[in-house]
Amino acid sequence: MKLTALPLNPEFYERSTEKGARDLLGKIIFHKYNGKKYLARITETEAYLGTQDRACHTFGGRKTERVKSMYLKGGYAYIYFIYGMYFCLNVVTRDETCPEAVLIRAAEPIQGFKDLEDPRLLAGPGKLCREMKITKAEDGLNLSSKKSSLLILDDGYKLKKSEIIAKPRVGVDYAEEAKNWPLRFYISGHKSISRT
DNA sequence: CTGGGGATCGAG
DNA sequence: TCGATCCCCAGG
Repeated sequence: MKLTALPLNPEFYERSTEKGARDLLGKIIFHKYNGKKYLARITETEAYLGTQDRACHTFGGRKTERVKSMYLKGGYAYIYFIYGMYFCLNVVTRDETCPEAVLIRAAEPIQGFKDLEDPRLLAGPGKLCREMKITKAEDGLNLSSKKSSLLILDDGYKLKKSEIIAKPRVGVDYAEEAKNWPLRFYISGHKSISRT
């Protein structure tokens, strides 16, 4: 990690969700909680394409209390509770009229964790939130504002296009035609990738 | 009001 | 393959 790591501009998020999902690989999640700082580099993401995507929480234009953060503009956090025990972190993309988002599925520990050498510590969206202390309390935060306790940073880390793999998303077998769309992206061969 | 299901995880 | 664990929401 370079010395300088800055929040991504709002423009980064206000565009194609698939491109956003690809370009978030290598970026850094920062969470300040209880005076401690947790940092991790994103290694796996999934794009969720809004009203036309059966796997997406806003499919068909659903606009319930749970998903209201997805109707914010790009660059805000959408966090939901699942299976009675886990939270999942998403980055909202595009604008208020297109409720799309990128699910952060895995990351590599950088700072603040009990075992920095364990590449499996953040290998999965539920584990990532559990270990980084991310809960519903962070839902709706602006990930571009230096005032937020939860941020996504760019330290200049670059990936080659050939290092990025695209595959169908995990856990969306119910999504009919959308279940095989190649919207899961991850860094080829990385030790922190969630299991398939 | 109700009940079925879920963008998960880890044990067996 | 299965259980833990509980919020969410569509349907009645």
